[in-house]
Amino acid sequence: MKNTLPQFYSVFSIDCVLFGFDGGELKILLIERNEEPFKDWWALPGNLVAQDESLDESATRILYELTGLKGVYMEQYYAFGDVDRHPQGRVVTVAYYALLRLSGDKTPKPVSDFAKNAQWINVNDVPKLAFDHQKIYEKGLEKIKRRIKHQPIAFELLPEKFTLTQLQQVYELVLGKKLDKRNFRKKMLNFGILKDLDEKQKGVSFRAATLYKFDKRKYTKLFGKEISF
Amino acid sequence: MKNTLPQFYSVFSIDCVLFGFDGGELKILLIERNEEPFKDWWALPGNLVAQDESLDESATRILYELTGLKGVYMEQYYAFGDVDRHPQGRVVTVAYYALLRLSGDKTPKPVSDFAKNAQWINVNDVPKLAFDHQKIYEKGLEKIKRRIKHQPIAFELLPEKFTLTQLQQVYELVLGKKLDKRNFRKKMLNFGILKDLDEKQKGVSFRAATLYKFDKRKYTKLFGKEISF
DNA sequence: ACAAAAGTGTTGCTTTTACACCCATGG
DNA sequence: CCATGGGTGTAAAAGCAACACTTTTGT
Repeated sequence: MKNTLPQFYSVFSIDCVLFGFDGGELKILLIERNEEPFKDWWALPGNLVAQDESLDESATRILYELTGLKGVYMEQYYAFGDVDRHPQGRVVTVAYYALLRLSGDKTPKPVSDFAKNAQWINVNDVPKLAFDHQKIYEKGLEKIKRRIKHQPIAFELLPEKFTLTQLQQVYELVLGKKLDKRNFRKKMLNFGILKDLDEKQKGVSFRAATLYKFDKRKYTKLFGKEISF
Repeated sequence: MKNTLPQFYSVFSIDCVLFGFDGGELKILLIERNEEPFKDWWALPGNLVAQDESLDESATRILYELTGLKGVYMEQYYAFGDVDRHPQGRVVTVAYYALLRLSGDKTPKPVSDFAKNAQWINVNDVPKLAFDHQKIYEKGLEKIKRRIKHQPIAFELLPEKFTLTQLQQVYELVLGKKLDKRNFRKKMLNFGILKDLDEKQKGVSFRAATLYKFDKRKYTKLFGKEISF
């Protein structure tokens, strides 16, 4: 870091919009801040990027610290860099969204220093957020809306074995609209990327649905990287 | 900027992939560096973000310094933050692409301090680039490939008045494949977002083509923000 | 008159949409 | 036996893909 670079003091941070699907609801993980600025406000989980970690590594670490999970699907989607977005200085933040399967109980636990609380909150009940996190969240939602139409990201929100109805719920929640059941099933099954597990749902008090699994192998063969849900 | 933020020395920069369409070719603007590191290498135009400017402002400024143009269509698309991407320190760069109409002569002029030369180079002849600019450029191209299918960005590359053939050329160059003339025209005209100017091309030594203009008004009315070319 | 590009329709195929009832299961 | 969601087909409409020749203009 020689004399060409220096200019002024600045840092970068990562903010994550963690989406989780759970029993028919789409939620995001919010933390309640325990420090100034914005003490007691709800905010997206985030942190500063350390010296020796790349942006992706940083995002992975932050998510791990929050949830204890590794191998979660994450994707960077936008950098927010308004001059005054952080009251304490120049902080450019790079936003990631992550998609993960909530199995009922997977409540957030650790929670970093400056949070006193972390909660999964339905995307329809998101409160006012600290900093410019409202904007960050909205753009994240927009991104996955767009991406779910062309890439198989819905499966990241579901358990490994899922029913077609669950899959449809994910699409409906993300896209924010109802879909026709018959057409949806026809289309999904026609892609040939779902493996019928010859296995039924258990523990439901009605006719048990068939379980499916996303066939990644076939997907990559068939589509390379493109599809149109 | 109090005691909560400080961590280590870092800066952010902007790098731009400037796309230009000109006489049947899709080009990008590259500069030849005049300074270490990567002296004499070709690179994407870029610069450090100043203290009092947002990312968008910085991108706009950089583009202005290079081309003397304002009001150019630009869009941020990705932040690159590998630890070692810059040999002199921790530099996270935010990449933008810009689309602009080259009217034959609009050769780049000013060129910043650390460049000795700037040139429009056909996207098929892009040389090895400094830093991780190869990756940045490729991702930028990918982005516009995707975006041109859903948003009316092709018009940003064309003069205000253009022929259908020119429009088709833009699509073909960006997408990297030939399209059927009749189908293309049918589709475009059916959208109803092209205004027929009742005016013909001039100065060509063959049958003059009708000139059209993008009808932004109608576009926003009809599609809000979505379309499928 | 020729070279160069402009302009123009039809057909078959695929995809999308709209739509309603019976079935299996657990309580 | 009832409540709950599971599962299924068809027909009409729209959209997409393939395809070749005539027209206009300048030189």
